Amino acid sequence: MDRPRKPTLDTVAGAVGVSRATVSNAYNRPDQLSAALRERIMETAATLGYAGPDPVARSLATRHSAAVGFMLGQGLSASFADAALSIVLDGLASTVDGHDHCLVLMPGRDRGGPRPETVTRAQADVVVAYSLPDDAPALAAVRARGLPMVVIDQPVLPDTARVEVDDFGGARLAAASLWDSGHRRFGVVTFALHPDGHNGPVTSERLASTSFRVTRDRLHGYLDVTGADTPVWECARSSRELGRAGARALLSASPRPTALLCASDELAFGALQAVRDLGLRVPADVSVVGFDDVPAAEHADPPLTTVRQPLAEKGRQAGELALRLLDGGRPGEPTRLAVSLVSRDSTAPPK
Amino acid sequence: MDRPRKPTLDTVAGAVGVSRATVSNAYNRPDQLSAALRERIMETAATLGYAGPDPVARSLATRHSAAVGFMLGQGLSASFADAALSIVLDGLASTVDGHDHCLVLMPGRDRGGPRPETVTRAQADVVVAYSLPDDAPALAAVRARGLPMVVIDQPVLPDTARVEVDDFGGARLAAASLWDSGHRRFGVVTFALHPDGHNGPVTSERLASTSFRVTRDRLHGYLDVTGADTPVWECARSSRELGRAGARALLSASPRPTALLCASDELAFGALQAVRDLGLRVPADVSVVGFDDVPAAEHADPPLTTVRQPLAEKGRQAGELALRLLDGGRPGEPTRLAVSLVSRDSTAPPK
DNA sequence: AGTGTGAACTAGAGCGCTTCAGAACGTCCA
DNA sequence: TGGACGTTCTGAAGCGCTCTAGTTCACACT
Repeated sequence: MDRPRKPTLDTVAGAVGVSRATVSNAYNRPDQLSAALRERIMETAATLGYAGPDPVARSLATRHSAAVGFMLGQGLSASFADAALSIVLDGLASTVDGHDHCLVLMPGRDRGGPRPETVTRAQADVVVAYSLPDDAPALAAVRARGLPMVVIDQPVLPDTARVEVDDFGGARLAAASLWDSGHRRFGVVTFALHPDGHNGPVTSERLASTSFRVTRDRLHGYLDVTGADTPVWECARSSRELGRAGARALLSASPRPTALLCASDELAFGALQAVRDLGLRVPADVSVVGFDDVPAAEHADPPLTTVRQPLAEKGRQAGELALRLLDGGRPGEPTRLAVSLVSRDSTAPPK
Repeated sequence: MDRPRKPTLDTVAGAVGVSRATVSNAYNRPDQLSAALRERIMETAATLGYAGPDPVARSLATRHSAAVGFMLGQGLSASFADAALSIVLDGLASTVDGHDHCLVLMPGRDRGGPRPETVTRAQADVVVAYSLPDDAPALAAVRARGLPMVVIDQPVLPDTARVEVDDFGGARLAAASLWDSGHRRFGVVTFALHPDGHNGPVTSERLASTSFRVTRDRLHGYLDVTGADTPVWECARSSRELGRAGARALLSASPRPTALLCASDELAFGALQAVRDLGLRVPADVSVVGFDDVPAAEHADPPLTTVRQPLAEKGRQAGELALRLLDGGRPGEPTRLAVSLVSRDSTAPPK
């Protein structure tokens, strides 16, 4: 019943008749020993069933774990349903993976972030945070551990690298273009202001205390143009279904809004659907704009006018920053990426 | 420039005036010391800025890393675009997170799986594999390390736990229902048979050597009913866009198929779109069925007839199995989950 | 023969923690 | 009063590896 103990560096060293250091070198610094010996070591290792230095022990000795942690603001299925997030994550993953780093996922649970215990026990030597509430306990847990951190779209935290996008400016841009083309009655469909699962109209108190920076900025960007009394509908998540419901609610007001400003493309897709549900047409009866410019925006029906942000680039930059921090680099100035308005067929002047 | 060294267990032990073992117990076995002392230790730790035992060192000492690895067959953004995968992953993540385990993601690269080096260096003490090609090098790498493994929807591997679904039976079920209602001309839209990025019609050689088990089973389930000469279109990934293109190609044949059998809901959504693109109607002109029953299937236009498989349950089961293996449990018999046909409005008898 | 040099290899001290076998010190009961 | 027992805490041996500061040796140069 007692399976044979797994071979270690020592086992191999003993079998070959060299010191442990030499075997270690065979794996990590092939230039430190003769090719012949290395060859012999590798062969012996193979016959012994030794698969290379244990990653944990190696991490302990080197004091880094070759892993970057990624903290999400929501559960995995919700996160994965979000194309924008996926693209960012993919950019990040390909950057770090190229450098032999793993990705440790910490999906959100309590209060919109991973459980602090999860963070405390995670083996990662840098963590990147994305779309967490500003006061997520997980953020504190990372600091407590003294791990370097890069945040994406998060408010400035001391001693933290950061990549960001001008959400306020982007939203303003979209709203202004609609305003300039003559629209005066707007509705706004946004994703969560707070991590409490609320769906429904937004009150001004709720608005004032928004705990997600991105939400706050996009919302204020829109409202800055359309006026603070614009009706806003909050969806707990950025999903097509929720957006559809929200848009339907907004469109049932009278007089009906002539334009719907959405905090994400996903919500906008739902809004498109809602307009159809009501037997109206986009953009003839209602204009719709999104935010993100995910790939599907271009193929929506009609193609969606939206604010483009360089999603993959955002992930890549975050990855680079993480890698730099790992090398002992300092956080430095936030990396700021440009946004732009992509006009497609979902917007037009009002009738 | 030399920042103060991070505090360790020893630092705290020294400061409180107790042995290191006691501080360790304070964290791991509170019942082993008096409440008062524990309290004192925790306080001192806090003022010293000690965030708890280092996870890596702990892992080395305990010989397990509290992490489960997850090998993906594709890159992250492709994975994340896949609702079915997301739900599975979410089920898995919540199961293992509840037991204080992290999820280490290994995104696919070469030949449809993670790079073997990634696997070799990953700190995980069990790994679960999902939708890898049957001959992925990553699979071999896991074995070489002697890590326990659970596979989802993968062929039986010796000494490996396994959760599976009756893909063949499910596909057969869907095809048979169409056949029984009178359909005789079919088209099949499938995702990858091989990890080579191919898009286009499927030749019989390609079909014969299919390297993804799931693809093979669903395809054969369909063809078992519709006949081996049914035209099959392969999409490199399970995406709406690719499905749309594939369906369009299939529908341009004459005589036109009266029913489209898709290997996933995502592909089916594209097929729905393609039918519309051609000015035809679902189900009046063309019936469409999907596979998976992702949440969006119910809200598709029209609601999609599809083969339901318990996705979240699949993830949860995989998580349980992984946890069991971690406890030294034996793989045991494969867990088999039931599938069923969900009839909605995208299918009807042919005209 | 003496010295310098570079290549090949090794000894041993950690990395920060867990854990097991005690030691020390009451308490309790016969 | 004394031993059996429980509780609380400690010492020290690892866990499997890396890495610095060597040692050894062959060879070339003076």
